[in-house]
Amino acid sequence: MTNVTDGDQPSTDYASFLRAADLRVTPQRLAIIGVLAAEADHPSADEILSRARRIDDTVSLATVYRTLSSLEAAGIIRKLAIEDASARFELTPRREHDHLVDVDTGEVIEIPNDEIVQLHQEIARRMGYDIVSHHTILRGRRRQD
Amino acid sequence: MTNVTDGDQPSTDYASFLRAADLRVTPQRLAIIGVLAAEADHPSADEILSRARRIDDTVSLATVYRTLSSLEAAGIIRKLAIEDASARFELTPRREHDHLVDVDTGEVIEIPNDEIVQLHQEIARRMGYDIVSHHTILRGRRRQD
DNA sequence: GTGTTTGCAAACCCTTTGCAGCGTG
DNA sequence: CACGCTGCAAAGGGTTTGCAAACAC
Repeated sequence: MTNVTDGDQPSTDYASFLRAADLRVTPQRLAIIGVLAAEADHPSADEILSRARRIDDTVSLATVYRTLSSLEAAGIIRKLAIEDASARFELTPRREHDHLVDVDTGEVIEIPNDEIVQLHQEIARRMGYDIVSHHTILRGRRRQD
Repeated sequence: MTNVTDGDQPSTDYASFLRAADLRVTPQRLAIIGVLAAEADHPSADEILSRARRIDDTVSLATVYRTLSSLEAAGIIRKLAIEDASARFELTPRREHDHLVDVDTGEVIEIPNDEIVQLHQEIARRMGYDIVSHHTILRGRRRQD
């Protein structure tokens, strides 16, 4: 992973994310989306606040939570429930994936999950259910060898 | 398992769970384990408190949390992180399983997960990790058909 | 006895909300 | 200009902890 232009994000048109969610474009919200778009990691609300403040030092924690909540409702971001830790957030991924938490560092790593998804669908079908959403979290420790 | 009534049936030797965890045997703890052993559902700390109080009305919420925490550390129970809801607890299952949450009823249903486990292990190995724990939660809706 | 465990209430942490002013559309 | 959005501070909900008394062993 090198780079900036990961998928295709030409010119940081974060305002369009907000318009898509029927939200007014404010500097605070742009800063928050900017943070989520900048790195593919999975920051907590608190981490988002401190990064966003480097872009716009008027951002408050309340606005972070309110913005995250609106963006989630609009399907623009995803909220991850991590065991024994506060919620983490990521832009809704184009490619589905699950997460592996490194128990030693707390780092959240993405897992490509095509196989997992298929299996889940099959299992749900066997049980007479249609999947609404699904999420796998692995907690692991880096292998030494 | 040998014994009476439903399925499995600890003849109330809950004390051994406590000794196994190096914990003193107290009526409050017995009540709490009794609750977890009685039903195969997945109660919250609050639900555990009110059920435990029917057995021993001196149990407090603090003791519920302290006991759950000790039992979890000893591997005797498992704590489930459910999205946007408080933690749920279950006796560590002999047979591994994951969970499906019925989005309409809130019911938590167990999923036999042999295939899922295998897949997780393989995926973790590919990523250079050893799995410490893993959990899948499916959220679904009963199929009409 | 002695070190654990308990209930109570206060403390904690993360998250949400009421309010009065500010800024977007 | 109206109304949505903001920061602040206070409130919330689940979980944890300090303390002195009660208890298991």
